[in-house]
Amino acid sequence: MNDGRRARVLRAIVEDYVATNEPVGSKALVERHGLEVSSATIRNDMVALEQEGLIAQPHTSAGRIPTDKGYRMFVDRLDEVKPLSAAEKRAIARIIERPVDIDDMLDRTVRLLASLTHQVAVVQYPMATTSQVRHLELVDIAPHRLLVVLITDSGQVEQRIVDSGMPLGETDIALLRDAFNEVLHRTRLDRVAAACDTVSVPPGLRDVAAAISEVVTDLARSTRQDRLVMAGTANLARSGRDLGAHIGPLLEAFEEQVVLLKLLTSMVAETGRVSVRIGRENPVESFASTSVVATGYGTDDSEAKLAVLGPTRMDYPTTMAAVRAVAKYVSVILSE
Amino acid sequence: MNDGRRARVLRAIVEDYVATNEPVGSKALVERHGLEVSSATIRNDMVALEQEGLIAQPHTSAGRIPTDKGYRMFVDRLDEVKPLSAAEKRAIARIIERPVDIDDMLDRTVRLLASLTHQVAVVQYPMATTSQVRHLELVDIAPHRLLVVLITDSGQVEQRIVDSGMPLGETDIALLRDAFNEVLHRTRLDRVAAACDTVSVPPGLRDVAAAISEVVTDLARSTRQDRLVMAGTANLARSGRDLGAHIGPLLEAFEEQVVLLKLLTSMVAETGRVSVRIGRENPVESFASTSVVATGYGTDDSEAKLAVLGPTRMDYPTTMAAVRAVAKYVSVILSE
DNA sequence: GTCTGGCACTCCACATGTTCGAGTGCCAAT
DNA sequence: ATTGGCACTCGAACATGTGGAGTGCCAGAC
Repeated sequence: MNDGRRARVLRAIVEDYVATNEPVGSKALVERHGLEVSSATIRNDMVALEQEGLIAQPHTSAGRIPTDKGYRMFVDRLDEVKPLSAAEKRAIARIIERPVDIDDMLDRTVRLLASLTHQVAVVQYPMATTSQVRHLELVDIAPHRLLVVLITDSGQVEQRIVDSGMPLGETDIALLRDAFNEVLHRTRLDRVAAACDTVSVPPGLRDVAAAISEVVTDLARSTRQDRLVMAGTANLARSGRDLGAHIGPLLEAFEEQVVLLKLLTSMVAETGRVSVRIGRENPVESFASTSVVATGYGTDDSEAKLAVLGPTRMDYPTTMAAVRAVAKYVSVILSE
Repeated sequence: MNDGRRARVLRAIVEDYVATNEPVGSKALVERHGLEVSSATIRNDMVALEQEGLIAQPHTSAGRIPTDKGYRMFVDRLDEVKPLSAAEKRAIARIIERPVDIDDMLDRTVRLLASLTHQVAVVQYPMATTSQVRHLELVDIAPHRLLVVLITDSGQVEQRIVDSGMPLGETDIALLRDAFNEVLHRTRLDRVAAACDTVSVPPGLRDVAAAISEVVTDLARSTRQDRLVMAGTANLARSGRDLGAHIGPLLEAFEEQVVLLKLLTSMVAETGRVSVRIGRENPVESFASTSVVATGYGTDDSEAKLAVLGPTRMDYPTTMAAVRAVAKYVSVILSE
């Protein structure tokens, strides 16, 4: 009996602490949960749990709070995921359906996730690894400036300005455009670099063509995957004195999207599986009291991640359910 | 002498309060500034200033702090703008030069502004009112979905997905693309709607063409002007218990860009002139203790606004100088 | 061996003084 | 118009006391 009850005690502590944000004592625990033993017994269990490093007390003779390790155990023991309410499911479906645009869709998704969980949500732009070039457009926007626009069949549009180094006429530009489209059309993004080498243009345009090749290669490589959208930062303020002083560094990290991206990509997350990083499990110092709940989403040929960030003291079952559900819906919509 | 000194007293109060974030008393005032009178005299001036509503005391027998009206007077009396240091000027020039892209440029600008002022900075996307359509590209990304991409000669690229309602073949799409480009090429954005009406397509494609027309018109109308980039939200946390409890609503407002946009556009701001809204002068409740320092930037045919947001207790001279300087530099770069 | 009731102990949160100093308002004198 | 002086107010900081929640531990019951 012993071990089973201890697990229950840990779970109860986590749940109560998440709900009340106050250290939870042995007596309250017996009352609020259906534990059919006395508080003294619970106390004994508590010292055991404390020795295992699963819970800790902020000061002598206070209640216990879960440690990172305690949350970890709690999360690992959660096998049956709490299902969302019908109302929530309907909300998800309603909000995400009929997106105008990829941007629009991600924007809505991230807002939805933030409002469902009352936490900060981030969504990575999906990358279509197998997508192909559909069209390359060149526009002269100033005497020496060309705008290069790359359009893929997955609906991505990327642009960049390139310095042409010489004035170009309408015909020159048309010539370049045709030359590049000739070799690039239907080329997979990961083969754009090679294709660019085979482009043939008159000698006078060789320098310009080289500059364009470089930019196009770059555009094809760095398509979006390294961008993300975020919502719900206002929820940070609401989290009481929980992160309290740490809110500053966190906001900084959020602006430095690079950090977030690294964090996200470092998390194993096949689609369908929700993975969790708790507090100091995160390799970043400013996330010491922040948890990340992430999962993959998208179709086979365009995978990316989405995540929810919040205090370690977070409602993991609900958050994980929301993350999983939203990822599922978005994936369905994405495969159109 | 009387009136002149009172103005000096007000200025001193503002400066000290901004520096220390503590109510400033009569005695400290005489010491820290070269006022050649006794503290009692200052006290008399203070009651006068208080009766005019320029300063207030948080509680009886505490120092005084400026009211919104006090800040307003302070700002209005600032005629010679504090020049930036040479180092700051160099930093501005270095960071903003050689942008890769419009997005890139705005991104750098807003970060620069945030780090110069240690406040939150926002920059509105510039709208080229006189810009023209350069190219319209249609891409079929799924059986019933068309991606419409609008490229203007000012380097803007806007895209949107449209439901074609019927499957389209390569030739259909090419036909539509040519038809639209025929009428749209070199059309000014504000005349796109009219031009779309004149497009001629075979009867079978009429419905699709109508749908595309609608989307294109929409794209042309809402080009970017209604988007903005932001940086420096982490500086909010650093502002002590200044906005303190109000940080939540503020963050919310920042995410609701609509509110910010309204606020920005409601501010008079010809390029070169810096305008300031202080605390409750802002028509939005959540900005009750926030000030906005804004100005216009850009060239004749593409104007937009940039601004810095911070607590009413902000260093106005420095902030205004930074805003003005950055706007100037950006305008220069923009005109290439 | 496991659980239980009881008891002494610890420590925080809160309330209640008490003091100290900065700041004010006012007035009579200059 | 300015000044010095004085009584007064109020908040911040510190000390003190009390109540309650929580703990650890032990001896006894099952």
